[in-house]
Amino acid sequence: MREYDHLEIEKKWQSTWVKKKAYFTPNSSKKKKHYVLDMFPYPSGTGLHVGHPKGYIGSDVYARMKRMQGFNVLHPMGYDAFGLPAEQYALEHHIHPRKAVEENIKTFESQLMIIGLSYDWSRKVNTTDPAFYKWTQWMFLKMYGSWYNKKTDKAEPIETLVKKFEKEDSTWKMKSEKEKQDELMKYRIAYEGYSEVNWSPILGTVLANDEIVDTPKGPVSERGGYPVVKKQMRQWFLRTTEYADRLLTGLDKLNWSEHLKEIQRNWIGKSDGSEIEFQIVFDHGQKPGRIPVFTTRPDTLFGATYMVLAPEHPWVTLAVDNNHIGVLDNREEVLRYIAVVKNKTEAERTDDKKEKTGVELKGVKAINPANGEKIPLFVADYVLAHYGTGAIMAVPAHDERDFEFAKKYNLPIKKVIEINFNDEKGLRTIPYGKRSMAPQELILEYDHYEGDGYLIHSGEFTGMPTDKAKKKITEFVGGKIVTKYKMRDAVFARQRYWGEPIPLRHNKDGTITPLRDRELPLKLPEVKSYQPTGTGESPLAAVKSWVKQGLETNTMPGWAGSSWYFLRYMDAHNKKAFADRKAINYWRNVDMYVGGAEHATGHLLYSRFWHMFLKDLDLVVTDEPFQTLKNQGLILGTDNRKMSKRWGNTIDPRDVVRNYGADTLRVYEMFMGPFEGSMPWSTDNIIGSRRFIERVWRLSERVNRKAKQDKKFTATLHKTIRKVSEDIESFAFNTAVSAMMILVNEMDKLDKISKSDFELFLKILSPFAPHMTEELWSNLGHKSLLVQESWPRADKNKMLEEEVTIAVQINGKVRSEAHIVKGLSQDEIVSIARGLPDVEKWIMNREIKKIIYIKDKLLNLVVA
RNA sequence: GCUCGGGUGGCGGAACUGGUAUACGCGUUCGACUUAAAAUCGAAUCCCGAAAGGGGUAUGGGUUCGAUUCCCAUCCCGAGCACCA
Repeated sequence: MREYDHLEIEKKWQSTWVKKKAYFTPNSSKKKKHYVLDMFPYPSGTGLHVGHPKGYIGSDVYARMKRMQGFNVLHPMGYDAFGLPAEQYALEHHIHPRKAVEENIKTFESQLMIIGLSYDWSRKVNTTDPAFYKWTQWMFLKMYGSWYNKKTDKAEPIETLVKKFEKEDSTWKMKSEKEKQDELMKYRIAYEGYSEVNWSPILGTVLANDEIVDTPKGPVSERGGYPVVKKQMRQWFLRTTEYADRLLTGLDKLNWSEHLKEIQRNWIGKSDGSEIEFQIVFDHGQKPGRIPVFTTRPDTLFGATYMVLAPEHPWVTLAVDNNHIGVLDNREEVLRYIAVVKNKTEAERTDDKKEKTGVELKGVKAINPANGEKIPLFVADYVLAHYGTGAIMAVPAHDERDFEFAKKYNLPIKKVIEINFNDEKGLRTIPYGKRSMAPQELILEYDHYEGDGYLIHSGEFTGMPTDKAKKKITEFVGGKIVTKYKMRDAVFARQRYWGEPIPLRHNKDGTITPLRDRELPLKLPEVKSYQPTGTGESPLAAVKSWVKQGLETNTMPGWAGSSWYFLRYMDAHNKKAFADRKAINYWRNVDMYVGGAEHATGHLLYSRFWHMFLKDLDLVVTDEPFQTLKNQGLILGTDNRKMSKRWGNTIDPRDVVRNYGADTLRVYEMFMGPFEGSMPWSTDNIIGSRRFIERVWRLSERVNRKAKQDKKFTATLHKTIRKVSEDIESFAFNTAVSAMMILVNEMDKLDKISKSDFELFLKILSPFAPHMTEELWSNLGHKSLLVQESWPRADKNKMLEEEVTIAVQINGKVRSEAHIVKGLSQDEIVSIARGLPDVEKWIMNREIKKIIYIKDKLLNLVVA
C-alpha cells in the first residue's frame, strides 16, 4: 500500500468536494433544517494562529455529523470587516481600509481553506460590501422609524405614536415640524442625543476607554501619551434599555452555558426597589422642590441620616448655576469639587480602594419623609449619575459605603433597631439589629451616635421586612415601587471613517430626513484622507460633497453588521430584501452557534436586541437568534501564555497542515481536552493524533471482503458508534476521539477486518478526518462521496455481550473480580464469589451481614 | 469585595444518576526489528513495599456498605462584575 501522503490526499479531496459541490446547501428541501454557525472573524492584519480554527473545527465536526444524519445543514462563513482595527491598520500601512481588508481576507482564506471545513462558500458575506450594508442601513432606518410601545410591549412604527399624540395632545397640530421631531426623538428606537466621550485635543480624535491610561497628571492617550479630557458630543443611540426585561427573561429559554447567561444577567443588572421623594428646604425657609432617590432598602428609611447627590445631578447644576433656586452658602467650594471630579477618569472614580470624597451643600437640608427630620445634603462622586435617580438616601448603619462616608465626615449613624408590625397575629416586634452593616462596637465609638436608633411606631405595617413590608413603607411615605437596570442605551455612532454611513440627512431647519429605501445603500465616499479631522468629528465631516448634501457624518459602530449577519446567510444574494420571507421561514434561527465567550456583553447581547426588534416588526419569526451556544476555549502558546505576536508564540495553521496534515490538526485540536477549556498547544502531543491517523491508514490493508465479523469487535464498534454520536452532539469531542482510539486498538488485534465494520468506522471518523477517510472510502471501491453518506446507527442487538466482569468487594474494598454470564441473580453471584480463593480468604468464617449487588457491575459483601 | 467555574500521575486529560480512580494520548524506561538511526511493534509506568498488604483525586472533618462525585469548614487557581444604593 502507498505511504500516507497527507498533502496529496487533502489537495485531491478538497478540489473534488468543490467540483462536486459537496457542501452546497439548497434553500428549500424536504429535509429538516439545521443551522450551524461560527462567529465570523474579523480579518485582522496578523492572520490566524492555530487557536482560531478550534471553534471552526468543532462546529464543522458537528455540522458534518448533522449533514450525514439527514439534515439540510446551513453552515456558512463570512467576514466582519468594518471597525477601528482595520482603520488603524490602514493608517499605519498607508493603504485604503478597503484594500487592507481585501488583503487580510486573502490571508485568512489561505489559512482557512486548507483545513477542510465544510462551508457553503457560495453564501459568503462581508459586512463592508455595499450590497450587505445596504440592509444594515435599512434596518437602522426601521429603528429610526419606530418607537417602543410599553402597552403592547413591542416596537411599533412611529406613525402610531404620531396618531396617539394627535388624539391626546391638542397642541400637537400647532407645533412646528422641528418641535414635533424633537418630541418624537425622545421615543425613537434609534435616536440622537448627547454623551460624554474621551477627547484628545492634540490627536484630534475620540478615544475608547481602553485606549486611555491613567497617570498622576491625569488621563492620557495610550499612544503618544497626549492628554485626554471629557467632552460632550452628539451621538446616535439605540434604545436597548426598552428591551432590558425581554433580554433578561429570554435567557431562561436559551441553551447557553449558565456562566454566560450569568454574565448577561449581571450586565442587564435588574434591581427592584423604591423611588422616594425628599423635600428640599433652604435654611431661610425657601422650598425649591423635591428630589427623588432610588433605594432597594426602603425598610431602612428611618435610618437615613443624610442625602447624597451625584456631581452631575441636574439639581446640583441648577443650585450652583447662579443660585437659580436658592442660595448655597458654599457655592464656590461645590463648584471646585465638581471641577475636580470632572477631570477624573472612569477608572479613577470607580477604584474602590480610594477614599470617598464629597462636599456638603451648605444652607440647605432635605427632609426625611418618614420622620420629618432635617438631614444634610452632600455632593459626592460615589453616587453615580446614571443609575437610579442619581441621588440616594444614605443609611450609614445599613450600608457599607454610606458608613465609610459618614465616619469620614462625622455624620450621625442611626440603626433601625426594630419595626413594630401589626398583622393578623397581633402586634409583634421584629428586631433589626442583626441586619446592620456596621458592627455595634464601631457605632458606639462614634461621637455623633444618637442612641438606640429610631423606632417605627406606626404599627400599621404587616408582614416581615420583605417585599410586602418594603411596599408598605414606600406607600406610607408616598413613594413608588420601581425596577431599575444597570444596562444603558447603546451608543450607535463612531467618529470614524471605516463604518457604515448613517443614512440620514440634516436639513437647514434642524430637522432630519431619513433616506428613502431606493437611495440605499448610502455608500462610503472615496476619500484621499480618512485620518481624524482634528475637531472630533468623523473624517466624513471633511468631505465637501458629503456635507453639502447634509448627510450624517458619524458612522455606525463595529457591531452593527455583526448584529444581524446570520440572517443574510439565509439568502445571501437577495437584492430585494435582506432575505426572502420563504428563506426566513425555513431557516428561522441559528440552532448551534459557536464562538468565543468574550462577546458575552457585546455582540451576543446586541444581536439579541436587534433580533427582538426585527421580531416586533414581524421581519423574523423567532424571539431569539441563537438557540444553543458553545464557547470554545483558548489554545495557549507552548509557554502557557495567550498566543500573540507580542510573545512570539503563535503557530500558523499552514505550517501544521504542511507538516502533519489537516486531518491530524483537526483530530488533535478536538482531542486536546474539553472543547470549552483552555490549554496549551503541544508540539509533542500532536504526534499522537498523527499516529492514530496513520494507524487507521495501515489497518485498511487488513480489510477483507470475506472476513467474518468478529463478535466482540463488532460489539465494541457499535458501542463506539453510540458514544461518538452522543459525544459530538454534546461537543465532547475529546472523548469521542478517545473512544475511536480504543476501537482502533481493538481492531489492531484482528488479522482480518470485515469490510462492513470498517466502513461503519470510516463514517464516524469522517467528521474528524474527512480527507483520509474519503480516500480510504474510495479505495474500497466506492464511487459516492463518504461525506454525503448517511450516519450509522448503533445496533443494540450487536452490542450485547454475554460475559461481563464484575468487581467483588469485601467491606467496600475490591478484593477480586468474577467473569460471569450477564444477567445472573444475586444469589448465583454470591455463591460464585464465595468460591473464589481471594474472597474466601477475606471472609474466613465471618458472617455476611449485608450484600450489595449492582447488576453486572459490582458485588459488595459486608462482613462482621 | 461579590458571583460563577475549577483543583485527579511527570504532562493534556477520563470516570454515567454515589459503584473497580487514573480510560485515551504524550513523555519516560526496557526489549524486538536494524550495520545504525528514524519509523513501527511488545512490555512497564500514582506512591510505599520483595511480597502480602497499605496509602492515595487541594486540606481537615461528616454522611454511606461504598465518596473524585453529596454535606460543612479552610486553602489555592481561573473567569465575570465591580461604589449599581
